[in-house]
Amino acid sequence: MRTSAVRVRFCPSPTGNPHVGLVRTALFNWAFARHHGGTFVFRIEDTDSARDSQDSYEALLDTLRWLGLNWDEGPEVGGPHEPYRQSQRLEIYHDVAQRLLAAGLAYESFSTPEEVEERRKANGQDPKLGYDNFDRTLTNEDKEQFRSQGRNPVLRLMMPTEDITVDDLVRGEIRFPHGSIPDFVIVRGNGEPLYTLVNPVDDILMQITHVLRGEDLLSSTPRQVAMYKALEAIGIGDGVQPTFGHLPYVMGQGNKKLSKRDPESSIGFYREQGFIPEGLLNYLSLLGWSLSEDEDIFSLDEMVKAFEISRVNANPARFDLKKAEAINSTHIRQLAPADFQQRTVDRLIHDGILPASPSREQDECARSAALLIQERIGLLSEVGSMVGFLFVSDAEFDFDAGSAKKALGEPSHAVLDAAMQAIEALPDFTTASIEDALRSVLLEKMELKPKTAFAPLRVAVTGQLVSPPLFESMELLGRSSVLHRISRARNFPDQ
RNA sequence: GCCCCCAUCGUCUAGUGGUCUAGGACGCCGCCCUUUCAAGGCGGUAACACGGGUUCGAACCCCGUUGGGGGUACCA
Repeated sequence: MRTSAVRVRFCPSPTGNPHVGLVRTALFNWAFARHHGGTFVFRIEDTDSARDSQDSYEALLDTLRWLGLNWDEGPEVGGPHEPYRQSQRLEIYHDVAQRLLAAGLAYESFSTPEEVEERRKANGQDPKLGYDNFDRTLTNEDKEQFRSQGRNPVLRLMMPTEDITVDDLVRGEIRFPHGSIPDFVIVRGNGEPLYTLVNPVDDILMQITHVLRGEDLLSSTPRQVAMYKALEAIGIGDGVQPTFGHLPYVMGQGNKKLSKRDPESSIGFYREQGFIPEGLLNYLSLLGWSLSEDEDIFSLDEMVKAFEISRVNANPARFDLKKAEAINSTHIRQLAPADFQQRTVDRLIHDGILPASPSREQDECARSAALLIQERIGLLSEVGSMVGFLFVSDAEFDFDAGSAKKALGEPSHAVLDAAMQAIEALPDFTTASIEDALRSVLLEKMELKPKTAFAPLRVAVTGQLVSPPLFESMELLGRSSVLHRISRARNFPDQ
């Protein structure tokens, strides 16, 4: 019995965009490894040349790095079981397959899917029953016959005759009756190994102790266990099998599984939306797990400390964008101001609002503005619309149509005129002096309600009804721009 | 068809036989605050799928029903 520490793996196949279910799985594996002081192995299961892509591979690494889910062994990091891309381990699988064949645990199968279906129908059975183990009893003559027809056999593993039970960390004992699962393909006709072979082989070779994966793989578990036994029989591994834990599905809206094709299933979508890793990870951790009775907001460190696989839920979870955003906004607020300032600048550059190398003035202005909006946004994508007015010339500046319609026009003229006069007369142009002057003129002298007084000014200066605090915004913008924009607002809609 | 998984507020969940007339969060609704249709504060709405057992006692244990999901690939 091996007594070594926990070794878990995250082993996606590089097809398409990394999606939220995948990342949740990565997170739980990572947290489990960290909690137990174990090893987090990252392995790429790229044995389907028709579907795998380099882009997807790179997106996978990029996503994990962005989230901070660092791996101890894997691509670009290395480790004692290199290589970690299965496409580079083909000789290993070929060798194992040959040994299984030689040991009589696997056999060559020439049946086409069509032939299997025919036989099922001919026997009055439902073709959905799948493969019928027909080729188990093929004689050498039969095989020669097929070969002479130019057929290339697949390799199938023989399923054992007894029931297979799995003690699942999340679901308890699960029993699969014998005979309910046909012999399955482990090597394609063209010689390429399949997941059914390479996944268990690598788990054994890499001495994985715990397999934490999505519920979608639950039904392939008995095949996996059968493979472990076969591998043990031919002397691969030390006879210790990994323990399974099947994590619940992450569903989309309604009752459907979050499909890879839905844009909102892609992690890239959330990143682009302006989720920060802290917030997204916190939300994802809540899909099937919880820290305590009444805490929803916590750090990765806190999660690692508390993460117990036995406390993972078995029931599927729906991804709720609203809650995800709410949690993200809390994390944004918890960021140290300097940290948030940097992320604001980065985001403005990313959005093309600031140039790749902002001037000193732009940088300082953005950092000042950041302090005004940290508590007002839930997503980084809102940064641009909140402070964009500061980085556009007066000529290019424009009013948001809806906001202008509501706040500008005839009734606002008196306010705008009075404000302009007051601002022009100011000896110095600071938040405090602006506020004093405007309040005294608009609220006290003209006896306007704050809303009536400040809404037009807000739209005039920032272009929108929702903005950073007004007086601070004015100071940041500078007097001449403020006056220019108010006068344009005064002439709205004829600018 | 067969096999497997799942079942607490709209959603994510707490709850592992009595402290549950079921707790928290998001959402939603209302009120307050206010320079903003933002943020913040306060309050409210809302759930143990159903039926049988077991037990002095069941959201918690067992069985069944219903409902949902997955598998039954030369995908992973």
